[in-house]
Amino acid sequence: MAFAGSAIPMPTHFGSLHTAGALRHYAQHQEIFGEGDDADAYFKVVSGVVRTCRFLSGGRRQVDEFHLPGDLFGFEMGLHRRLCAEAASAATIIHYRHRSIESVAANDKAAALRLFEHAVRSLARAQDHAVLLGRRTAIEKVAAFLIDWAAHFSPDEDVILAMTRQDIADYLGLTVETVSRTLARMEKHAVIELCTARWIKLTDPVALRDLAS
Amino acid sequence: MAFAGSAIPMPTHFGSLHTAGALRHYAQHQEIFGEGDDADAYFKVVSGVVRTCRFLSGGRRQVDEFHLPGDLFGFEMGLHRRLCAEAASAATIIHYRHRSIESVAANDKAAALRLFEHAVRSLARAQDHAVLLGRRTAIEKVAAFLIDWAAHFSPDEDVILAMTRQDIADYLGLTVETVSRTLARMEKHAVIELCTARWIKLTDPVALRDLAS
DNA sequence: CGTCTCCTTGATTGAAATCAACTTAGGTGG
DNA sequence: CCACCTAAGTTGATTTCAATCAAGGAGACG
Repeated sequence: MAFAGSAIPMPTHFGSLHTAGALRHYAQHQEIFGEGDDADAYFKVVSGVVRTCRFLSGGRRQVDEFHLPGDLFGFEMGLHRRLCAEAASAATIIHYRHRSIESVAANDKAAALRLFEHAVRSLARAQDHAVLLGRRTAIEKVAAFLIDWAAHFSPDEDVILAMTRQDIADYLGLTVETVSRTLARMEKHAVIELCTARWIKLTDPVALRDLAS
Repeated sequence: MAFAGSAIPMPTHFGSLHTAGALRHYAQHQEIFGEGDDADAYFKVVSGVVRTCRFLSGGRRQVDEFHLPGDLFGFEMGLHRRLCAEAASAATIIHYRHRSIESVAANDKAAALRLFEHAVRSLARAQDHAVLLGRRTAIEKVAAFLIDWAAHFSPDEDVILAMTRQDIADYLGLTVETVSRTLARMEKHAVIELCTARWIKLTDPVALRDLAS
């Protein structure tokens, strides 16, 4: 909670109405905030991966999004959290406490515009996600996910998955088994190579893109 | 296209940077704008229902949202449309031309805040939609849709569907047949009554809510 | 009255879920 | 360092829910 003597993380993005950030570390699977919690902070991923998600009856889970180092998350228009956030891997996160998003937007024009852009980008992603979930087959979903994730790596680099098969499944509206089988099928067709479970070579990116339809 | 001599529709919502609205009528299934079109206007539904949606290979379609009288739609952050819009029923719509959303937001504080709120509400809806599509069964989807739609009617009133089974199916990520069968199943269990295909009585709203899980 | 489009219902198929072992890979502590 | 333990991942057999294929029925409209 207290500021470290060394680097004090200041948010460069929304330059108003918050205290300096507090750095915290989370173990894998640890909850950052839960559905219904008070929304009095936003967050920035420093290292690791965070998932935001929702739970349904019967232990069903829908992962909304994965947040990577540099990403901001946890904005909420209302007073309460509509999603929960958990560390998908061990993660370091900066907490920026604030009053309300409205007050930030009202007082700082530049911050308001950034917030708006953030909301619009999130909306676009959520709509794309809905198409994926509603109208695509298992192989199209997995291919689309791999392409998306691979975008975080340079084209020649291999792809390292930072999340479990369960996380991928819950993001794509599938089961772990189906994700596993689909990846195996892609490997058999020489589209990818599974060096280890988390280390993937995109042997044939063009074919992969075709699979995503 | 030209202004009628009588009532000129002025937008009360985003009070800047557009000409007065032009009223237009659309036949059922008529396109209002298509994916990739220039985004130089936003719209308000006066009567009828509009669907915004996206198309995939193989004729697959995902309906993003239904827009009812009073609803605004067609905001776009970028220069181009990411979704298309079509009249789900015969519809009357006001067109408000504008330069860019950014210019609106930059010049008018109140309009910017409204736009932001609109984006955030849309985001919340899109995220809820993703959960529905990813992790719910056919009966849960249909029940959730009916509850949502019924909210536009007073509790004692019967529900009139303004869209086809195909529209509902494409909104829920199902087929027409599954929607039809699921409604039939609900009727057999005395949860709803299908007076006609489009006229539904919610016989047991509590049971319906349970079905939506 | 005939011809659309929309909707329903039945039969069958099929893709993904479920159930069930089994394997692999990390991580920890002796 | 290695042996054990657990979480994560794979693979196979089977089931199930929804899709597909197919045929009719019900309205709306010229």
